[in-house]
Amino acid sequence: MNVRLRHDAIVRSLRRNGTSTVDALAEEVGASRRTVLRDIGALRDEGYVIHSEVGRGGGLQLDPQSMQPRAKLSVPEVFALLISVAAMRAAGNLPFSELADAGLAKIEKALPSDKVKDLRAFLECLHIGQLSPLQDLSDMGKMDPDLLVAFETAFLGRHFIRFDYSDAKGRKTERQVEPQAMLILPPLWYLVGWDPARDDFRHFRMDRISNPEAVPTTSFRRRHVPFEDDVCPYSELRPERRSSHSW
Amino acid sequence: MNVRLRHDAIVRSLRRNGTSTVDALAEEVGASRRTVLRDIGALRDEGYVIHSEVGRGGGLQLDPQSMQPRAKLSVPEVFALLISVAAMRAAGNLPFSELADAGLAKIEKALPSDKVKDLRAFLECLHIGQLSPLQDLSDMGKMDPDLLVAFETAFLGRHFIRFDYSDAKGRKTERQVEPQAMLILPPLWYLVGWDPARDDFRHFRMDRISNPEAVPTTSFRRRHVPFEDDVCPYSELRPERRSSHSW
DNA sequence: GAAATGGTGCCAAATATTGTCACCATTTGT
DNA sequence: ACAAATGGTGACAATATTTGGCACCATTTC
Repeated sequence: MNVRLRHDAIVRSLRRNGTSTVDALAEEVGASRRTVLRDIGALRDEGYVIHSEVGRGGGLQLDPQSMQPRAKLSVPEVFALLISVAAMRAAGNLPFSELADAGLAKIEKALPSDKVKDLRAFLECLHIGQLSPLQDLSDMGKMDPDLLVAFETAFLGRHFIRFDYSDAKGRKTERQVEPQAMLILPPLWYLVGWDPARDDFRHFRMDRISNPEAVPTTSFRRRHVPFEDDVCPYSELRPERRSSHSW
Repeated sequence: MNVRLRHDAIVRSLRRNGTSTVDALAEEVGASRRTVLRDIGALRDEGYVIHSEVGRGGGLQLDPQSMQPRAKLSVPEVFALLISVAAMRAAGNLPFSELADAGLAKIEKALPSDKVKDLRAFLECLHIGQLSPLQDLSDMGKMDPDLLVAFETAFLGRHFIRFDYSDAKGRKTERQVEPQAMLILPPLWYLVGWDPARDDFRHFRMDRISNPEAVPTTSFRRRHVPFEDDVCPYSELRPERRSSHSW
């Protein structure tokens, strides 16, 4: 008998009978005592809560609550998780990131494939740089959620994005750019866009952008974003270029 | 690589790329052509509809409508995701963290309640500080997975943890401490422990710890860890104290 | 015809699972 | 106090499964 089938059989038996013993289960599923104990360990690792009491009258019991409904996440939620883990990865050699990847892999597997394509496309343009020094920590205003929505729409739909911008000296301009990438240098986020009017890349601190709006177009094209010192807002930080996405 | 993981990887790859070839998949998942073909057969048996065309320009294609299983994460995977998002949160005011929290809340709801308690307990002792400057970036050795396992065991089981330590000057000592917290100042991780022999807190760079081992005890007690300048390894960084866990 | 593709059968090698056995710890009934 | 019933662990050899390599076939496209 297969491992999976045996696990299923054990769970079903516990569900049916409410309680049982290792030896009884062993005979029921046609395996040895040791194997059943191993299986129970595996089931516990998977999250099943199996109470056990030793001694006469003891036995195993499956906690009914451990068979909760599985998580059903919305696409934006998955999206947010993906960004978190990608950022973790970029932030340095952090433990557990492989596990987190495995978890996300499962989540990704459960998503409709067209959404997955969207998410990946969006992440392709996320560049998470090396972490910033403490300067500017208090400078970051609250991120405008509308901007993110507008950017996501613009990026996925290959639209221009139009917004009002205040530069470091307080000068206000109106911009319309092809959104090419987002650059994250915590705690600051930048929009990297190609400005057709200036025929060049420009980067914009996202907290200085207001009234964002996606503008449908046909001429949008994806460009290679040169993350060189002249584009990077904090040239001294040498933001790491993420060349491959392992998950 | 496990069979299940490989199957997952294949499905994900097909979802992502839309189409692929046996050889490409074989290289991607690190298995032989034959194995991939067997896997594809197995997946078809499971109900996945995988179209295939032979000849130049042919390849495999996953029918998007064939299957949409829900995500079912293992407890360690959820654990890793939680840490990722907690780290994101601590790293600064990053967008999407609310969404990620919402997603995790759903995942948490789907977990058995005692596991949730474990996760929370572990996270209680995770202090993620402000991000470090670029110094020391290459200094971090590869994290020993055993150490994390030992620490998790010790923390959840309220055990001491014993290990060999080499300090900055290369002096080697053996330590036995009550694990009180983990301090993360990317890319460095620290174990903050109460040293009964010295009747004081000590912190240890986790890459300088070797031969970790959980030591059962009855006298362990949780203490309030003072994250003050004299404890924080990078006093200039003023690690942010996480006062509440919103998820 | 050559190259690229999916697909199958076979078998030895590599890997994973399983059973056996010897223990240990706890609880309960006599 | 003792025995029996229970869960649990470690080690190791036996067994089962998975995997890789190979030869080969069929179809399609250039």
